[in-house]
Amino acid sequence: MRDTNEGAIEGVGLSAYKDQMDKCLGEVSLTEEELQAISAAIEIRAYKAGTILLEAGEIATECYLNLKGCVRQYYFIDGEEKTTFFYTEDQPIASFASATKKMPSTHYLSCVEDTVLSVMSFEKEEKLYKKYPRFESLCRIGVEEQLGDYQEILAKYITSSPEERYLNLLETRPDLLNRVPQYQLASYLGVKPESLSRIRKRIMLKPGVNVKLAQVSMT
Amino acid sequence: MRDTNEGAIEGVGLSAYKDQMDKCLGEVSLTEEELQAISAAIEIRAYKAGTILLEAGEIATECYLNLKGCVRQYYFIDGEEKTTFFYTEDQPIASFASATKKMPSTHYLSCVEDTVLSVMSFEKEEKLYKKYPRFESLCRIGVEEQLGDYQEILAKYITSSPEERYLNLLETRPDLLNRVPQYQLASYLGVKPESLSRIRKRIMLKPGVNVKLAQVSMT
DNA sequence: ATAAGTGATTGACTTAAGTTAAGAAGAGTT
DNA sequence: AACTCTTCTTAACTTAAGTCAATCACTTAT
Repeated sequence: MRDTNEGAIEGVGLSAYKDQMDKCLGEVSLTEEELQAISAAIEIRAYKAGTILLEAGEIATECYLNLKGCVRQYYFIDGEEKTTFFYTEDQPIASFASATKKMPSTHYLSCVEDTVLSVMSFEKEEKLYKKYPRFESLCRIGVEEQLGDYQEILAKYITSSPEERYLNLLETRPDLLNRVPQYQLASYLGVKPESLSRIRKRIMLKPGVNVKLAQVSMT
Repeated sequence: MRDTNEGAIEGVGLSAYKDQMDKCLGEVSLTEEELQAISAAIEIRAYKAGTILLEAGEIATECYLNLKGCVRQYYFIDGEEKTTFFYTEDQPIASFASATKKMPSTHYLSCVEDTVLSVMSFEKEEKLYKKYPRFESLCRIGVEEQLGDYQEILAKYITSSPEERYLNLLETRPDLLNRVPQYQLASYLGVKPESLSRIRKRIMLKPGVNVKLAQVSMT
């Protein structure tokens, strides 16, 4: 379950990286040479649905940018998989707790769908930082933005009920509902599958509450 | 409610920063000049309990390192304060979602106790980055570690029940129980104060479950 | 010393989530 | 088409959290 379907995809990764970089403020722009060097360090890989990218116990050595598909982060607790994140198109994937401290990862990463990722090893990334400080600036900004996102996601999670979390998902990531099995979504929302089923029913029955959106989820 | 009790504390901030830096791997070490420049950009401020550091609606312009005391992050939702984080000694405090996007903050930061912070403006920080790339390396590593921490915290929160979260708090941050009012802790654990009260009772009554720790919380 | 205010606990009751078990719906196979 | 496997739903029941209201404990103010 760890094969790499190298496809006829090339250059895609770099342009996605450039888009990503452009988002990190116009301040930092890279030269041809820098882009070349980064491009050389990036590998584009295609994975089949079900492929495991990282296992609990391993040390994370690579970071990814999701070009196409869906990657699920989960823990294995008391004999159960507990899903804690879904990474879809344009989202960076990096298990920093493991990578920065060289500690074994506590979670798994696996592909929910056939997935295409842009891959860079942390090792190569470090080398690039030394050679091209502007690349490090860019990544520093990117990581700061990610940290901001995570702070907000955590706060949103703490301050809302399972039902509110589901409604929030409907608004912010409606695509997930048609890409991911519902029992994994339930776990992600912090409830059992049976409860999510009831939440969905409850919402459908409610008077005005966004029937349109609720329909989407029933497709 | 926004006064600054400048104290006779000086130099404390820098040494704390140095400790913080030392933790960011021995790889990057700074010269005298760099330390001087950083020191010049840092301000040590003492705040009285209750002081608000950042209000919802404001754009965050400063980041902090907690030298002494406790800062609470909270949202104001449906007429209620919802606590989402407590920052204590040696923890960095930065509202990146607001700072990096120059967007109004959605949360408040306020001092639960009399608090001493090392303060740097994001503006000065950016200038230092340009002059001293090694300082940026150091901060990049620091932010990556923080991101790793947040990823783990979020996952832990998603995968545990209120009772488990409370037990986890007992193990990882027992100090908070004696520093912070219980209704704020309840909010932080995602439950109402009455529920936390019942959780505590339940734990006390349970056979073997860490009676010693439970006692601490009863002090 | 008393009164007022805040925070924590308790009780009675409601609502929502967990549990267990049984079916229904769908996709894929042979 | 019949079968299998997985996912989702439903039902009945248990447990925990929300709600509302009263009380208790403690601190602070007058």
